[in-house]
Amino acid sequence: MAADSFELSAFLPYRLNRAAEFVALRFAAQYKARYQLTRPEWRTLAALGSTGRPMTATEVGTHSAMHKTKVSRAVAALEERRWLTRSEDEGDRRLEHLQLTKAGAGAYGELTALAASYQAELDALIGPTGMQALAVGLHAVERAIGKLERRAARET
Amino acid sequence: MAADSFELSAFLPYRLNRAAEFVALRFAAQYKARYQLTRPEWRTLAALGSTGRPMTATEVGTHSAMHKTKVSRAVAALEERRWLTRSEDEGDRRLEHLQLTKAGAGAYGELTALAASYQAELDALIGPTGMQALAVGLHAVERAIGKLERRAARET
DNA sequence: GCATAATAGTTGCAATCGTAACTATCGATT
DNA sequence: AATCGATAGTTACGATTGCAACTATTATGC
Repeated sequence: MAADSFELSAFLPYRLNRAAEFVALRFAAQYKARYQLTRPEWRTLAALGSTGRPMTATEVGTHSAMHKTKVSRAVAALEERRWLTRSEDEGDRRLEHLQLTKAGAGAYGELTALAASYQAELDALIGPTGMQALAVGLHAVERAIGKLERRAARET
Repeated sequence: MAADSFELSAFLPYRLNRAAEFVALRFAAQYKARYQLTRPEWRTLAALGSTGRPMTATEVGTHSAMHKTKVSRAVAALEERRWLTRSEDEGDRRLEHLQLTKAGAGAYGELTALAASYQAELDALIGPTGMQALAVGLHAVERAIGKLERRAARET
């Protein structure tokens, strides 16, 4: 890419961001309207619901790629709503194990159904060929991110 | 995707967002460190620089997919820095044409070089096969977004 | 040609976010 | 066992954000 022919719309960070923003916002509109959930709250719920077993806040953050302050606030909100409970680890009292309540698990189930039908809608719009290519491409990006993270870790 | 096997990490909005966030943040770190530019400022600069001709704030917003208040604030900051000037449209006095100054164009050139070398770094990390797949996949997503936007426009 | 709607751009305000600092606890070193 | 560093989680604070309301101007409908 020559300097004088730079096109923002061909720049990978820009393209990825635009696609991600659009796709995420459309789904966010659904769970915000139905449950008044914020994005960090939905992600925390999804992290806890997908494994089914208790997790610590740090694990939630790793699993869902969120900053720990976001997780902390989302956990407080979900606890307030009685969708999850905390329990102290007996061996290490810094840790707290987060677990969905019945109500939380129920909400997770409903949101999961919403997510699945959204993904199906995207599948249909994008088409099998595009979807396949996207999966391969995203996988390559994820590998690249992994490399960079390990490189950064070594340099620390 | 059955409801009981939902995995956040396989959900398209999540995967796209994670990839986009990571890739964008690494580049943002570069122009923030060197120029103290915010992301909306860099995008506005890139929009104006890439075409070379004057644009209105609305055009900048469309071109770079930013909310108009973001554009408004970015334009004010870039004007303060004397990287762009505004001129009123004579036919329609609601419009203002934005144009880079010499200094703005110079900065754009340097940032463009940074962007190009970042893109090259990503190319190398992701590899030609992954990059090709990603391009095809993103293109399919962009078409899908276009469809949805047109559908939404019709329903208005 | 007057009223109403639409558009360009700005700004007040409340909510959200990340950084950095903080508390509390644990592990390692000596 | 006392100290120092690392880790889990929370919070105060400044910065950023988007919504909604606002001004100014132009287009439209009657």
